[in-house]
Amino acid sequence: MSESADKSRKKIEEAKDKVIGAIAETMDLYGVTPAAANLYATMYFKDQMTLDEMREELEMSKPSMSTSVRKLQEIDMVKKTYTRGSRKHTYAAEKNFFRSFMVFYCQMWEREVNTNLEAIEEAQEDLINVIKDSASTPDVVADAKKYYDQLEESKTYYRWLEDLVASIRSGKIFEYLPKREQD
Amino acid sequence: MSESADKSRKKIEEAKDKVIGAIAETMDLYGVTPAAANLYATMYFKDQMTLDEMREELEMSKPSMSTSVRKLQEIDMVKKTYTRGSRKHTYAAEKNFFRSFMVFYCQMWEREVNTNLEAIEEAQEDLINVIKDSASTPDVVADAKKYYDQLEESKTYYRWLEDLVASIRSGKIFEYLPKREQD
DNA sequence: AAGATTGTTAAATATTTATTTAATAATCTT
DNA sequence: AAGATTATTAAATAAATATTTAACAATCTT
Repeated sequence: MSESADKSRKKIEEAKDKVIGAIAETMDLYGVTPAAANLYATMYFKDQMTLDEMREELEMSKPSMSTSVRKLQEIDMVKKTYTRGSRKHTYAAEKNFFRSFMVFYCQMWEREVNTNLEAIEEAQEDLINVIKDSASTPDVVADAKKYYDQLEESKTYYRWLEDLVASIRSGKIFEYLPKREQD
Repeated sequence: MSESADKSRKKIEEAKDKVIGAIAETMDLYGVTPAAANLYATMYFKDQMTLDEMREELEMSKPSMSTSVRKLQEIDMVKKTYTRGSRKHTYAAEKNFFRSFMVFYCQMWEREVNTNLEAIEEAQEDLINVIKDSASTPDVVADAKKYYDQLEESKTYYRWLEDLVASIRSGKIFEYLPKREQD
Protein backbone atom coordinates (compact mmCIF):
# COMPACT_ATOMS: atom_id res chain seq x y z
CA MET A 1 0.00 0.00 0.00
CA SER A 2 2.63 2.58 1.08
CA GLU A 3 4.85 1.25 -1.66
CA SER A 4 2.53 2.14 -4.54
CA ALA A 5 1.85 5.55 -2.96
CA ASP A 6 5.60 6.12 -3.03
CA LYS A 7 5.60 5.16 -6.66
CA SER A 8 3.02 7.85 -7.36
CA ARG A 9 5.12 10.41 -5.55
CA LYS A 10 8.09 9.38 -7.60
CA LYS A 11 6.05 9.75 -10.78
CA ILE A 12 5.20 13.30 -9.79
CA GLU A 13 8.84 14.12 -9.22
CA GLU A 14 9.67 12.64 -12.59
CA ALA A 15 7.02 14.79 -14.25
CA LYS A 16 8.31 17.92 -12.57
CA ASP A 17 11.89 17.09 -13.51
CA LYS A 18 10.97 16.94 -17.18
CA VAL A 19 9.66 20.48 -17.04
CA ILE A 20 12.49 21.68 -14.81
CA GLY A 21 14.97 20.35 -17.34
CA ALA A 22 13.23 22.06 -20.24
CA ILE A 23 12.92 25.41 -18.50
CA ALA A 24 16.54 25.34 -17.34
CA GLU A 25 17.68 24.40 -20.83
CA THR A 26 15.95 27.31 -22.52
CA MET A 27 16.92 29.82 -19.87
CA ASP A 28 20.35 30.39 -21.34
CA LEU A 29 18.35 32.63 -23.68
CA TYR A 30 17.77 34.88 -20.72
CA GLY A 31 21.47 35.28 -20.18
CA VAL A 32 21.62 33.64 -16.77
CA THR A 33 24.16 31.12 -15.52
CA PRO A 34 23.31 27.40 -15.40
CA ALA A 35 23.04 27.63 -11.63
CA ALA A 36 20.50 30.43 -11.85
CA ALA A 37 18.58 28.62 -14.59
CA ASN A 38 18.32 25.44 -12.56
CA LEU A 39 17.38 27.41 -9.52
CA TYR A 40 14.55 29.25 -11.18
CA ALA A 41 13.18 26.08 -12.74
CA THR A 42 13.27 24.37 -9.36
CA MET A 43 11.59 27.29 -7.62
CA TYR A 44 8.88 27.29 -10.26
CA PHE A 45 7.32 24.31 -8.50
CA LYS A 46 7.83 25.59 -4.98
CA ASP A 47 5.90 28.07 -2.95
CA GLN A 48 9.03 29.65 -1.54
CA MET A 49 12.56 28.65 -0.59
CA THR A 50 15.37 29.67 1.71
CA LEU A 51 18.99 29.79 0.62
CA ASP A 52 19.71 26.65 2.61
CA GLU A 53 16.89 24.78 0.97
CA MET A 54 18.20 25.83 -2.42
CA ARG A 55 21.70 24.69 -1.56
CA GLU A 56 20.37 21.37 -0.38
CA GLU A 57 18.04 20.81 -3.34
CA LEU A 58 20.55 21.79 -6.02
CA GLU A 59 23.58 20.47 -4.15
CA MET A 60 25.53 23.65 -4.71
CA SER A 61 27.26 26.18 -2.49
CA LYS A 62 25.40 28.88 -0.64
CA PRO A 63 27.21 31.80 -2.25
CA SER A 64 26.30 30.38 -5.61
CA MET A 65 22.66 30.37 -4.55
CA SER A 66 23.01 33.86 -3.16
CA THR A 67 24.38 35.30 -6.40
CA SER A 68 21.93 33.34 -8.50
CA VAL A 69 19.00 34.65 -6.50
CA ARG A 70 20.28 38.18 -6.84
CA LYS A 71 20.60 37.82 -10.61
CA LEU A 72 17.08 36.42 -10.83
CA GLN A 73 15.79 39.27 -8.72
CA GLU A 74 17.35 41.76 -11.12
CA ILE A 75 15.20 40.44 -13.92
CA ASP A 76 12.20 40.13 -11.62
CA MET A 77 12.01 36.37 -11.92
CA VAL A 78 12.38 35.94 -8.18
CA LYS A 79 10.91 38.05 -5.42
CA LYS A 80 11.87 38.23 -1.79
CA THR A 81 9.00 37.14 0.42
CA TYR A 82 8.44 38.04 4.00
CA THR A 83 7.87 35.07 6.26
CA ARG A 84 7.19 35.93 9.85
CA GLY A 85 8.84 33.77 12.40
CA SER A 86 11.63 32.74 10.08
CA ARG A 87 15.11 34.16 10.47
CA LYS A 88 16.06 32.96 7.05
CA HIS A 89 15.25 34.99 4.01
CA THR A 90 12.67 33.43 1.78
CA TYR A 91 12.27 33.83 -1.95
CA ALA A 92 9.54 32.95 -4.42
CA ALA A 93 9.70 32.47 -8.18
CA GLU A 94 7.60 34.64 -10.43
CA LYS A 95 5.23 32.07 -11.89
CA ASN A 96 3.54 34.31 -14.40
CA PHE A 97 5.60 33.94 -17.56
CA PHE A 98 3.94 36.98 -19.10
CA ARG A 99 5.39 39.17 -16.39
CA SER A 100 8.84 37.60 -16.73
CA PHE A 101 8.69 38.12 -20.47
CA MET A 102 7.71 41.75 -20.03
CA VAL A 103 10.38 42.63 -17.52
CA PHE A 104 13.18 40.80 -19.23
CA TYR A 105 12.68 41.83 -22.82
CA CYS A 106 11.60 45.37 -22.09
CA GLN A 107 14.68 45.89 -19.95
CA MET A 108 16.86 44.41 -22.65
CA TRP A 109 15.34 46.29 -25.55
CA GLU A 110 15.34 49.55 -23.69
CA ARG A 111 19.05 49.18 -23.08
CA GLU A 112 19.60 48.49 -26.76
CA VAL A 113 17.51 51.47 -27.82
CA ASN A 114 19.13 53.87 -25.39
CA THR A 115 22.70 52.83 -26.10
CA ASN A 116 22.31 52.85 -29.85
CA LEU A 117 20.12 55.92 -30.24
CA GLU A 118 22.54 57.92 -28.14
CA ALA A 119 25.47 56.87 -30.31
CA ILE A 120 23.47 57.55 -33.45
CA GLU A 121 22.56 61.07 -32.39
CA GLU A 122 26.18 61.88 -31.63
CA ALA A 123 27.36 60.37 -34.88
CA GLN A 124 24.78 62.26 -36.90
CA GLU A 125 25.93 65.54 -35.35
CA ASP A 126 29.49 64.75 -36.34
CA LEU A 127 28.39 63.91 -39.86
CA ILE A 128 26.43 67.12 -40.21
CA ASN A 129 29.53 69.04 -39.23
CA VAL A 130 31.48 67.30 -41.95
CA ILE A 131 28.77 68.03 -44.49
CA LYS A 132 28.63 71.71 -43.54
CA ASP A 133 32.40 72.06 -43.40
CA SER A 134 33.59 73.96 -46.47
CA ALA A 135 36.92 72.18 -46.24
CA SER A 136 35.29 68.80 -46.99
CA THR A 137 35.73 67.62 -50.56
CA PRO A 138 32.61 66.59 -52.52
CA ASP A 139 33.29 62.88 -52.24
CA VAL A 140 33.77 63.14 -48.49
CA VAL A 141 30.51 65.06 -48.20
CA ALA A 142 28.77 62.40 -50.26
CA ASP A 143 30.12 59.75 -47.93
CA ALA A 144 28.98 61.62 -44.84
CA LYS A 145 25.52 62.03 -46.32
CA LYS A 146 25.31 58.34 -47.13
CA TYR A 147 26.09 57.33 -43.55
CA TYR A 148 23.79 60.00 -42.18
CA ASP A 149 20.90 58.61 -44.18
CA GLN A 150 21.69 55.06 -43.17
CA LEU A 151 21.57 56.05 -39.52
CA GLU A 152 18.39 58.04 -40.03
CA GLU A 153 16.78 55.02 -41.58
CA SER A 154 17.79 52.80 -38.66
CA LYS A 155 16.04 55.10 -36.23
CA THR A 156 12.72 53.83 -37.54
CA TYR A 157 13.59 50.47 -36.05
CA TYR A 158 14.54 51.84 -32.67
CA ARG A 159 11.38 53.91 -32.51
CA TRP A 160 9.38 50.82 -33.33
CA LEU A 161 11.16 48.86 -30.61
CA GLU A 162 10.30 51.63 -28.17
CA ASP A 163 6.66 51.41 -29.20
CA LEU A 164 6.73 47.66 -28.74
CA VAL A 165 8.14 48.06 -25.25
CA ALA A 166 5.45 50.60 -24.38
CA SER A 167 2.74 48.35 -25.75
CA ILE A 168 3.95 45.39 -23.71
CA ARG A 169 4.45 47.41 -20.54
CA SER A 170 0.97 48.91 -20.74
CA GLY A 171 -0.61 45.60 -21.67
CA LYS A 172 -2.10 47.12 -24.78
CA ILE A 173 -0.46 44.46 -26.89
CA PHE A 174 -2.97 41.96 -25.53
CA GLU A 175 -5.76 43.84 -27.22
CA TYR A 176 -4.19 42.95 -30.51
CA LEU A 177 -2.72 39.60 -29.51
CA PRO A 178 -5.02 38.22 -26.84
CA LYS A 179 -4.15 35.53 -24.33
CA ARG A 180 -5.97 32.36 -25.34
CA GLU A 181 -6.90 30.58 -22.14
CA GLN A 182 -8.40 27.48 -23.72
CA ASP A 183 -6.71 25.21 -26.25
CA MET B 1 43.83 71.88 -48.35
CA SER B 2 44.41 68.09 -48.35
CA GLU B 3 44.95 68.31 -44.61
CA SER B 4 41.50 69.59 -43.75
CA ALA B 5 39.94 67.04 -46.13
CA ASP B 6 41.76 64.37 -44.17
CA LYS B 7 40.33 65.84 -41.02
CA SER B 8 36.83 65.44 -42.43
CA ARG B 9 37.55 61.84 -43.31
CA LYS B 10 38.76 61.25 -39.80
CA LYS B 11 35.59 62.82 -38.42
CA ILE B 12 33.53 60.39 -40.45
CA GLU B 13 35.50 57.46 -39.11
CA GLU B 14 35.00 58.76 -35.61
CA ALA B 15 31.26 59.02 -36.15
CA LYS B 16 31.07 55.49 -37.50
CA ASP B 17 33.16 54.17 -34.62
CA LYS B 18 30.70 55.55 -32.09
CA VAL B 19 27.89 53.58 -33.68
CA ILE B 20 30.06 50.51 -34.21
CA GLY B 21 30.93 50.53 -30.53
CA ALA B 22 27.29 50.82 -29.47
CA ILE B 23 26.07 48.08 -31.78
CA ALA B 24 28.88 45.74 -30.75
CA GLU B 25 28.19 46.47 -27.10
CA THR B 26 24.52 45.56 -27.29
CA MET B 27 25.07 42.53 -29.46
CA ASP B 28 25.94 40.31 -26.53
CA LEU B 29 22.16 40.22 -26.17
CA TYR B 30 22.09 38.25 -29.38
CA GLY B 31 24.35 35.62 -27.92
CA VAL B 32 27.28 36.14 -30.25
CA THR B 33 30.95 36.34 -29.37
CA PRO B 34 32.72 39.70 -29.10
CA ALA B 35 34.50 38.99 -32.37
CA ALA B 36 31.21 38.37 -34.17
CA ALA B 37 29.65 41.44 -32.59
CA ASN B 38 32.51 43.68 -33.71
CA LEU B 39 32.46 42.12 -37.10
CA TYR B 40 28.78 42.70 -37.67
CA ALA B 41 28.98 46.29 -36.47
CA THR B 42 31.90 46.91 -38.81
CA MET B 43 30.15 45.32 -41.75
CA TYR B 44 27.10 47.44 -41.07
CA PHE B 45 28.91 50.36 -42.70
CA LYS B 46 30.38 48.37 -45.57
CA ASP B 47 28.89 47.21 -48.78
CA GLN B 48 30.58 43.85 -48.58
CA MET B 49 33.77 42.34 -47.23
CA THR B 50 36.10 39.42 -47.82
CA LEU B 51 37.58 37.37 -44.99
CA ASP B 52 40.94 39.02 -45.54
CA GLU B 53 39.47 42.48 -45.32
CA MET B 54 37.77 41.50 -42.09
CA ARG B 55 40.98 40.14 -40.66
CA GLU B 56 42.82 43.30 -41.62
CA GLU B 57 40.15 45.67 -40.33
CA LEU B 58 39.58 43.92 -37.00
CA GLU B 59 43.17 42.78 -36.62
CA MET B 60 42.13 39.25 -35.81
CA SER B 61 42.89 35.82 -37.20
CA LYS B 62 41.22 34.50 -40.29
CA PRO B 63 39.68 31.44 -38.62
CA SER B 64 38.13 33.75 -36.09
CA MET B 65 36.57 35.72 -38.91
CA SER B 66 35.49 32.53 -40.61
CA THR B 67 33.65 31.21 -37.55
CA SER B 68 32.19 34.60 -36.74
CA VAL B 69 30.80 34.96 -40.23
CA ARG B 70 29.27 31.51 -40.02
CA LYS B 71 27.60 32.32 -36.72
CA LEU B 72 26.24 35.55 -38.13
CA GLN B 73 24.94 33.70 -41.17
CA GLU B 74 23.06 31.31 -38.89
CA ILE B 75 21.02 34.15 -37.50
CA ASP B 76 20.70 35.75 -40.93
CA MET B 77 22.64 38.84 -39.99
CA VAL B 78 25.18 38.22 -42.72
CA LYS B 79 24.57 36.94 -46.22
CA LYS B 80 27.03 35.54 -48.67
CA THR B 81 27.19 37.67 -51.79
CA TYR B 82 28.28 36.64 -55.23
CA THR B 83 30.93 38.87 -56.72
CA ARG B 84 31.98 37.94 -60.20
CA GLY B 85 35.62 38.13 -60.93
CA SER B 86 36.64 37.71 -57.30
CA ARG B 87 38.11 34.47 -56.07
CA LYS B 88 37.52 35.47 -52.51
CA HIS B 89 34.15 34.94 -50.92
CA THR B 90 32.30 38.11 -50.13
CA TYR B 91 29.78 38.74 -47.40
CA ALA B 92 27.34 41.52 -46.67
CA ALA B 93 25.65 42.52 -43.43
CA GLU B 94 21.88 42.52 -43.19
CA LYS B 95 21.21 46.23 -42.73
CA ASN B 96 17.50 45.97 -42.09
CA PHE B 97 17.18 45.66 -38.32
CA PHE B 98 13.56 44.59 -38.62
CA ARG B 99 14.60 41.50 -40.49
CA SER B 100 17.37 40.71 -38.00
CA PHE B 101 14.91 41.15 -35.16
CA MET B 102 12.42 38.84 -36.80
CA VAL B 103 14.85 36.05 -37.58
CA PHE B 104 16.64 36.13 -34.27
CA TYR B 105 13.74 36.36 -31.85
CA CYS B 106 11.40 34.10 -33.77
CA GLN B 107 14.07 31.44 -33.92
CA MET B 108 14.74 31.84 -30.22
CA TRP B 109 11.13 31.88 -29.09
CA GLU B 110 10.19 28.97 -31.27
CA ARG B 111 12.91 26.90 -29.65
CA GLU B 112 11.62 27.90 -26.22
CA VAL B 113 8.03 27.05 -27.10
CA ASN B 114 8.87 23.71 -28.66
CA THR B 115 11.19 22.52 -25.91
CA ASN B 116 8.91 23.54 -23.10
CA LEU B 117 5.58 22.55 -24.58
CA GLU B 118 6.93 19.12 -25.34
CA ALA B 119 8.10 18.65 -21.77
CA ILE B 120 4.80 19.98 -20.45
CA GLU B 121 2.74 17.55 -22.51
CA GLU B 122 4.78 14.61 -21.29
CA ALA B 123 4.62 15.79 -17.71
CA GLN B 124 0.88 16.28 -17.87
CA GLU B 125 0.43 12.73 -19.13
CA ASP B 126 2.45 11.42 -16.21
CA LEU B 127 0.40 13.48 -13.80
CA ILE B 128 -2.88 12.23 -15.23
CA ASN B 129 -1.69 8.69 -14.70
CA VAL B 130 -0.97 9.45 -11.07
CA ILE B 131 -4.39 11.04 -10.65
CA LYS B 132 -6.15 8.09 -12.23
CA ASP B 133 -4.06 5.53 -10.33
CA SER B 134 -6.19 4.01 -7.57
CA ALA B 135 -3.04 3.36 -5.56
CA SER B 136 -2.39 7.10 -5.19
CA THR B 137 -3.37 8.53 -1.83
CA PRO B 138 -5.65 11.60 -1.75
CA ASP B 139 -2.86 14.03 -0.85
CA VAL B 140 -0.70 12.73 -3.68
CA VAL B 141 -3.60 13.12 -6.09
CA ALA B 142 -4.15 16.67 -4.85
CA ASP B 143 -0.49 17.42 -5.47
CA ALA B 144 -0.60 15.99 -8.96
CA LYS B 145 -3.69 18.05 -9.75
CA LYS B 146 -2.03 21.20 -8.47
CA TYR B 147 0.97 20.76 -10.76
CA TYR B 148 -1.23 19.75 -13.67
CA ASP B 149 -3.18 22.97 -13.36
CA GLN B 150 -0.02 25.04 -13.04
CA LEU B 151 1.29 23.56 -16.27
CA GLU B 152 -2.05 24.01 -18.00
CA GLU B 153 -2.01 27.66 -17.03
CA SER B 154 1.51 28.14 -18.40
CA LYS B 155 0.42 26.88 -21.80
CA THR B 156 -1.47 30.11 -22.32
CA TYR B 157 1.85 31.88 -22.36
CA TYR B 158 3.45 29.55 -24.86
CA ARG B 159 0.44 29.79 -27.14
CA TRP B 160 0.67 33.56 -26.96
CA LEU B 161 4.36 33.44 -27.79
CA GLU B 162 3.55 31.29 -30.81
CA ASP B 163 0.99 33.86 -31.92
CA LEU B 164 3.53 36.63 -31.49
CA VAL B 165 6.01 34.76 -33.64
CA ALA B 166 3.40 34.21 -36.33
CA SER B 167 2.41 37.86 -36.25
CA ILE B 168 6.01 39.01 -36.62
CA ARG B 169 6.82 36.49 -39.33
CA SER B 170 3.78 37.44 -41.38
CA GLY B 171 4.34 41.13 -40.82
CA LYS B 172 0.84 41.49 -39.43
CA ILE B 173 2.24 43.02 -36.28
CA PHE B 174 3.01 46.18 -38.24
CA GLU B 175 -0.67 46.73 -38.78
CA TYR B 176 -1.02 47.15 -35.08
CA LEU B 177 2.39 48.67 -34.38
CA PRO B 178 3.32 50.57 -37.54
CA LYS B 179 6.81 51.63 -38.51
CA ARG B 180 7.07 55.37 -38.03
CA GLU B 181 9.34 56.67 -40.76
CA GLN B 182 9.44 60.29 -39.63
CA ASP B 183 10.40 61.55 -36.20
C1' DA C 1 46.94 18.31 -63.92
C1' DA C 2 50.31 21.33 -60.99
C1' DG C 3 50.85 25.14 -58.39
C1' DA C 4 49.01 28.79 -55.92
C1' DT C 5 45.44 30.88 -53.33
C1' DT C 6 41.63 30.77 -50.19
C1' DG C 7 38.83 28.69 -46.65
C1' DT C 8 38.03 25.39 -42.92
C1' DT C 9 39.06 22.13 -39.36
C1' DA C 10 41.84 20.56 -35.22
C1' DA C 11 44.79 21.24 -31.41
C1' DA C 12 46.75 24.36 -28.31
C1' DT C 13 46.52 28.59 -25.77
C1' DA C 14 44.49 32.42 -23.69
C1' DT C 15 40.66 34.59 -21.70
C1' DT C 16 36.57 34.89 -19.51
C1' DT C 17 33.00 33.25 -16.62
C1' DA C 18 31.08 30.35 -13.08
C1' DT C 19 31.58 28.21 -8.79
C1' DT C 20 33.61 27.09 -4.37
C1' DT C 21 36.10 27.74 -0.08
C1' DA C 22 37.39 30.89 3.30
C1' DA C 23 36.77 35.17 5.55
C1' DT C 24 33.86 38.98 6.84
C1' DA C 25 29.70 41.41 7.73
C1' DA C 26 25.07 41.69 9.07
C1' DT C 27 21.16 40.11 11.67
C1' DC C 28 18.73 37.97 15.11
C1' DT C 29 17.99 35.76 19.88
C1' DT C 30 18.70 35.54 24.52
C1' DA D 1 25.64 43.40 24.63
C1' DA D 2 27.37 38.43 23.65
C1' DG D 3 26.82 34.57 21.13
C1' DA D 4 24.89 32.27 17.47
C1' DT D 5 22.96 32.09 12.97
C1' DT D 6 22.49 33.67 8.34
C1' DA D 7 23.98 36.21 4.27
C1' DT D 8 27.45 38.45 1.52
C1' DT D 9 31.94 39.58 -0.20
C1' DA D 10 36.79 38.34 -1.64
C1' DA D 11 40.19 35.22 -3.17
C1' DA D 12 41.14 30.96 -5.22
C1' DT D 13 39.86 27.21 -8.18
C1' DA D 14 37.49 25.04 -11.78
C1' DA D 15 35.09 25.00 -16.02
C1' DA D 16 33.67 26.76 -20.21
C1' DT D 17 34.34 29.73 -24.18
C1' DA D 18 36.85 32.40 -27.41
C1' DT D 19 40.78 32.94 -30.11
C1' DT D 20 45.08 31.70 -32.36
C1' DT D 21 48.55 28.94 -34.65
C1' DA D 22 49.33 25.15 -37.44
C1' DA D 23 47.75 21.64 -40.46
C1' DC D 24 44.65 20.28 -43.94
C1' DA D 25 41.15 20.54 -47.62
C1' DA D 26 39.00 22.76 -51.24
C1' DT D 27 39.01 25.83 -55.11
C1' DC D 28 40.66 28.38 -58.71
C1' DT D 29 44.14 29.71 -62.46
C1' DT D 30 47.29 28.63 -65.77
